[in-house]
Amino acid sequence: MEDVARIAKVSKPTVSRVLSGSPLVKAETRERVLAVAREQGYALNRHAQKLRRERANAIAVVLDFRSHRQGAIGDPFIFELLAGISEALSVRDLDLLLSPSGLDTVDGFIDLYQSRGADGFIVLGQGARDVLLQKVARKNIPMVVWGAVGNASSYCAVGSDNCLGGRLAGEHFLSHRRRHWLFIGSCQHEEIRLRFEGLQVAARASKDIEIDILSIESMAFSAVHDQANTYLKTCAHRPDAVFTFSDTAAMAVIGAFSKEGHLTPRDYSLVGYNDIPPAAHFTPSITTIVQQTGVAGALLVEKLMQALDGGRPRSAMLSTQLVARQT
Amino acid sequence: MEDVARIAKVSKPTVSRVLSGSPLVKAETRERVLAVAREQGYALNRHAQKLRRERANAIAVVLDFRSHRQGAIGDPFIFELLAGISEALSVRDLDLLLSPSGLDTVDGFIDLYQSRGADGFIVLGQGARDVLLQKVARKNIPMVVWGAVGNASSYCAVGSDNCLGGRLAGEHFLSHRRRHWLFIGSCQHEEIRLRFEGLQVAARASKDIEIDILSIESMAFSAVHDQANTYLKTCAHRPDAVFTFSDTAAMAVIGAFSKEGHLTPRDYSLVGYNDIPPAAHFTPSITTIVQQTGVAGALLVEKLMQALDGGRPRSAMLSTQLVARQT
DNA sequence: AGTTTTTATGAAATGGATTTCAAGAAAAAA
DNA sequence: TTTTTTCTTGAAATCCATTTCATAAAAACT
Repeated sequence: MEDVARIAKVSKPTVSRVLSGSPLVKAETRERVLAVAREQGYALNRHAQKLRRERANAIAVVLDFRSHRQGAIGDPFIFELLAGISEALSVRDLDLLLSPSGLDTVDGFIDLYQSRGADGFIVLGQGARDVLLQKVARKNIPMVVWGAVGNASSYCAVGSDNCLGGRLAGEHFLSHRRRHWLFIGSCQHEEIRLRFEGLQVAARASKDIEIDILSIESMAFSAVHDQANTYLKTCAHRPDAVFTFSDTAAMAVIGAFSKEGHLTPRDYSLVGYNDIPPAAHFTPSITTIVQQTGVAGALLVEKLMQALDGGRPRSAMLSTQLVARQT
Repeated sequence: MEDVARIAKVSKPTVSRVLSGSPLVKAETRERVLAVAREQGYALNRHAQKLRRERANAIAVVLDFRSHRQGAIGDPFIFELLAGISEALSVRDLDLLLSPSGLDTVDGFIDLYQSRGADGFIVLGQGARDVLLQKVARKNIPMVVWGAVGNASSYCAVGSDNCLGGRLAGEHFLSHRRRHWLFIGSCQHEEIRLRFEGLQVAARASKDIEIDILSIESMAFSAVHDQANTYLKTCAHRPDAVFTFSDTAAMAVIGAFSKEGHLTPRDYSLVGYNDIPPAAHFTPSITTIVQQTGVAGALLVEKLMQALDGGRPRSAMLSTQLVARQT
């Protein structure tokens, strides 16, 4: 920077001001400095800048790859979310640090934050980490979480209205006069537990509904397939309605059940989640719950910005809708 | 850091040495410093460190979200790749900067590199950006690219043997005595063009093969579905073999063709790409080409490390296999 | 013309860790 | 016991941009 200053016949501070777009510099000087900087191929050192400004200008996005690989919870949904976040951060000129290591303990968060590695955190899916996140939030670290929107959460959560999603599925079953419902998914995940809860709420509208639950540890396609198959072979009552945690899981169920001659929509109604593109064209096509993919990422970033400004953003719940496909 | 030094009754350099694990410090001193640092809740400033060390300790991963949303080229494949890269970088204690803005010009790359924002780049899918990447490579910026492994590429590329993938598909068709082949995908993408090339190579084994190509601009599910449907309605010869750029696209084709009564495997053989989990359980199940998901990310990172050490890593091609499912 | 206000610029201090170089202490060799 | 070698440690220089504070120059006002 000194070189640029010398060649342009100004001082370092002036160059700095020009480069950070300060309005305090005369237009003529600005042009000159800019020209010199360009021809000298000068790029300022980001770390010196971050050091001095005491800001990282970066947000860490925490994503548990393991639980999202092989079409787990979110199908391509998490990817869409990531795209939205990336876009929203880009606009604000913030860097996106993807899943830095060490964030499986509170100290990991504290360290990254204090060492100015990141100004804030966006956690995608609280999964089984809720306790950890509660602790992090108590340390006053700017953070927003995508996932279940709890009632008394100490951190700001943004997520779909999973309970509504469950209720919609239940109402769909009711309207088809289904009585033996099966829910497939792991209640370890709060988001999924809420969907189950919603399903139960809907069931209360009628007295003779039975709900069974098939708890799946792994979200992998083959695990769902195999467990669903085993379930059907050993259950007392074959279900006439199935609600799965994802469309991909729904596909697994279709495959697993059809092997036993249990067919949708003839023998049972099926509702998936996420409305992934093939859901509409699968044979048979899959009724599903859509989340508001588009706005999610932007909303997360917006809330985080509020937290960065010292505010305490409110949690937010995005609505969901049912897309009925089976007749 | 000064505080820690004072309390532990040592000097700043000693603290620095302890924290960066230097072996020059007496064990006893090390313990004392570590204890003080911990109890004081001290975390060193990463930017000061990066400034002094003149390294970012970060890798930028460039990903064109737009072309990968809605189940484009890679289905979940890109996600797997990302997971692998994240893992491999974590092990080496490098940060992952996801799709920083401004990387659509050579100057963007140069700026990020020179300003020490990133020590190197991993570009996922060269898409239509090949020219840009060639230019970047010429600037001696450490970079590896996932995508088509060209013959005379000036940069290090790692990718599947797409040509082999195409050949395998073709051989599958030959063994099923199919004569009217249809390739679906955009040759704008080098990777996909190579698959088409491989298909043509296989076709030469027999004299009476006709290959048609349906070039799709958008990789979106609905676009593929609609164009495939239109194609079938207007084509002179109905194809008896279809090779698509992804399994998701294959599903779209199944849907689009079945509406016109054109069914697989009865009327045509179908080969997709990537072997996504539902492919095996789709009805009908989909024959597909598998890429070596597991090693891809690690290999990319390894190559980049070589480049960072001043080497010129060789491009590498990963093998692919055909998973036959339809009878 | 003289004074006040505004605008543009620079000198020096600052943010925090690392590295070189030199020196003191301890251990080994003579 | 003296000399040489090996370990530990610290002072000072360095990485580079930003910000405060002060001054010089220009413009605006009596």
